[in-house]
Amino acid sequence: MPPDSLITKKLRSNIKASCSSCGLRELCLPVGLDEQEVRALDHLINQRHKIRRGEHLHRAGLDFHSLHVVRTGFFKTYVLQEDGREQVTGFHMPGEVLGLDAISADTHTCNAVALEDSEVCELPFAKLEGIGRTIPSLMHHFHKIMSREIVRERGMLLLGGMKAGERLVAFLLNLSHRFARRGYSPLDFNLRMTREEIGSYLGLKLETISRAFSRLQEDGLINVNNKRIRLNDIDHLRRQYGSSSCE
Amino acid sequence: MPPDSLITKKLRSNIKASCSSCGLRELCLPVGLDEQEVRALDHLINQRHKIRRGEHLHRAGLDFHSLHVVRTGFFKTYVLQEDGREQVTGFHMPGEVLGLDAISADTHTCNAVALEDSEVCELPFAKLEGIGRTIPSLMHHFHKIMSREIVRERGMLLLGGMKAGERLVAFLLNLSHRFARRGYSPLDFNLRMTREEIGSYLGLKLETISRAFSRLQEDGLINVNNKRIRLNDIDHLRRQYGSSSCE
DNA sequence: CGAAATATTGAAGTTATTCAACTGGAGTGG
DNA sequence: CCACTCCAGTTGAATAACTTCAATATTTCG
Repeated sequence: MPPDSLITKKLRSNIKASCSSCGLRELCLPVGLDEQEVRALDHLINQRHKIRRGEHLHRAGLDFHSLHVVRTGFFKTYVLQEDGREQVTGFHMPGEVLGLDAISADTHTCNAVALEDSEVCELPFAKLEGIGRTIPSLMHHFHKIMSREIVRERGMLLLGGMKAGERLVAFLLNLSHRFARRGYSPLDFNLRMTREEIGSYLGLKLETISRAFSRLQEDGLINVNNKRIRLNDIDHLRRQYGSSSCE
Repeated sequence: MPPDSLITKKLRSNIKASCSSCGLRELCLPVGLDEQEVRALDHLINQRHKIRRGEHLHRAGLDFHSLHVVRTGFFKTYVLQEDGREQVTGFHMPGEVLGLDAISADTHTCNAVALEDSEVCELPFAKLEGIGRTIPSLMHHFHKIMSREIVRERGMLLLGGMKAGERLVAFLLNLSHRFARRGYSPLDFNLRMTREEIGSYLGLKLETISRAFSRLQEDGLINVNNKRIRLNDIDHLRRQYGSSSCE
């Protein structure tokens, strides 16, 4: 892990953000708001920050002040267990909000690290609650976002009864769906994370992930070339393995 | 499953609820509110409902209007998978809020059934958002509750790397902690759910749960007598197996 | 009391993990 | 440019863990 200790204090390249002109409007907080309301949101957003690959956005235990929305790039969240093992808790792409877990105790409960050069918009949480009071639709939408996060986490529970291959397919379908919503190909994409990180997230060992990939390729369902994945028969994948393709 | 279809429409024994005089004040929504604010909350809460053992509070797919706080009793939430398997998503005791997952799409995403005769307070969600606008501390506390739910669900992910016995211990420690907060013994309690429901929740088969119980008893760490559990050496349990004792 | 549901336990079978060897690519420095 | 190293990934064989099937015991509840 590179020495990037004080990133949270010394964030570089701070750009004034603007929701009004942001390409993520339809995926992000502003969904369903009218012009005037989006302008109010512009005042809320402090600034954008660039986070380079390998740098942390926040670490478990630090004070919580702001939520962050991924604008570009890709993040991993994880916690360190007592025994030192790293448990991955999620992967996050543009439009998704980071830090919702920290509201509960005003302290971050997980670490967030960029898996590629990324940009985030900072949302001071106190300010969000303030503006929310005057824009009910914004507050309501924020509640939906928090609720969606609860549903997302719950989705992981559903993997409980599945076998390794099924879990991996559910994971791939989930990624596929999220890429599609962002305008990328749902059939052909690059994994940003290692086999070990996938395994940690799914509760499997890296070797098991590797074998499951090989097996799916043998069966002709996908093509794997290192991090590059191609889904050859997405309908078959959907039918055969659960429906965890939802967001 | 008993025929109790229209429960949500025909809830029985509706009592006017009052937070001001409720024993759960320190566990529930009113935490940290002053007298006046709690009285405002009294207006928010529609009524209490009695739900008998085996009856459903809500079912997946139904429209969402109200959150419910467990006042007395014990609930299980679960989803039905395509293949008909029942996946348990949580167990809920007094002071805990049900329905947070439903905000996301104005539709319940899970079923909630009472595992013993229970009572819930109904919180119409639109009304909660309205009153929250005038009582910032209430709104803020509500956000903390949602966030806590996210952390709770995430906690389940941490079981990913654990073995059957460890998962079960984590589960028991979690129950123990929640009982303690409610004034019950953390060392000696009654399970309200079956081995199969525990297994479903933890991603294990009922036989595995049964064996894990037997093993823990052989080792002298707990006493099991059907649903009655006694933790003989809680420190040892805590040390040996993760720290999932948090709420 | 008797039927149905729940729980326990054993033995066999499956699946995932562990340990270990090996491959291939990215980056380094001579 | 090549040799070298490091890291990620793949694969095989042995082991451990969990599940499945099956038989039996116990509890719950009408």
